[in-house]
Amino acid sequence: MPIGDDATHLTEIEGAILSEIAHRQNVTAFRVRRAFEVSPSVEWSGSAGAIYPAIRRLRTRGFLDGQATGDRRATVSLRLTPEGENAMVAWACDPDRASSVGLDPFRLRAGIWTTLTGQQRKAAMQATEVSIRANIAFLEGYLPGLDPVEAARIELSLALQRLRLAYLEQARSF
Amino acid sequence: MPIGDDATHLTEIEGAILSEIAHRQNVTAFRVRRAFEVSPSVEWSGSAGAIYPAIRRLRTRGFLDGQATGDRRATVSLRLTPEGENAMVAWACDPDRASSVGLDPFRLRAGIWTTLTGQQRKAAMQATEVSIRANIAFLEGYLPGLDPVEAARIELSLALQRLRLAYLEQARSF
DNA sequence: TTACTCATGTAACAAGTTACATGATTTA
DNA sequence: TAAATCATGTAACTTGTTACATGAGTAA
Repeated sequence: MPIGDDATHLTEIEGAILSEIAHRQNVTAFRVRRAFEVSPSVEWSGSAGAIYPAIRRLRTRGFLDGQATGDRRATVSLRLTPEGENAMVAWACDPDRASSVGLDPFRLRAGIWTTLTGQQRKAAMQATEVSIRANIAFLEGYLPGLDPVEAARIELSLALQRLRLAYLEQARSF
Repeated sequence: MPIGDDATHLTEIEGAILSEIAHRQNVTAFRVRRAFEVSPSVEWSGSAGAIYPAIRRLRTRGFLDGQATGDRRATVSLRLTPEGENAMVAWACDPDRASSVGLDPFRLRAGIWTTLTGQQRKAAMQATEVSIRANIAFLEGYLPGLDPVEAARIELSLALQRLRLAYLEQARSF
């Protein structure tokens, strides 16, 4: 899986964690979890079992620096080191990864729909359309007031959902 | 992770495996691997360590039926059982999963690009654009003569890449 | 004082990756 | 006959998931 098999290679979730910490203040592991949990554009669950080990890896590699805030619940405020900054930029600017088509549940299924009976296909496409429209309405309500990072992602999610609607409309005519 | 926590729940790769077997003849585990390896629209590596265990799970659950072809290399030809057919259709027609935005490396990074310096952002976007154009050319060349399942996926991949180009063009003007 | 939220973390499990092992069949 | 391809599979490793445990701070 490592593309550039070097010392700065980051997984997708590690890159996302670094960038989440980079563009905020007083970030704790817990806040990274919350951000992933509530984000409608990022598909990780924000599970503790993913975040805490990933942050431990990033600290071990010297990409993150943690400072105790002094309260009695052992809160650790995280910051990127210069090396972490470099690793994040390298990860974010890797054109091979940025241009890959990713994992798309709709795309995967759209192929399969062509093999179903007319009735099954029609039902699947109609139900999916309803669900997409609901998601669009949700995303549009979620958009106002967001920081630029999440706003860009939501804009792209909206564009993707509209693209899917156009595909469904076009496919309906066959 | 199981959404409908019932006995027919399939992971994404299990659904993709079932559908790959469903719409072809004389499919072996090896051919499923090859199909995943060469597909530019499906992001699994087609590793043996993923495919063989998944097929074993599907056979154990009664969704797949294997028939020895009789040659001396233990080739097993796979087919869906009626239960497997049902599970696949339920999986393919689940509107919640079909409408989810998936994992998109471009979307994840586009948010982060807004936090970079103008120079870094410009370089990242230009390099990504070059890479996307190359991928579009490849997909266009790959398209002719494909079966409808893969053709639909490639069409959607192309549409996604063009959407990204439009986003890059629009973002360039800021 | 009870409940909710903030905060860190582990344990058991699921599932994917690379790399390797083995052997049959086909093609150059 | 040598190399490539077809075919099945395991082993070690990585990483993500759910569920749980623990405790501090805050608001009803």
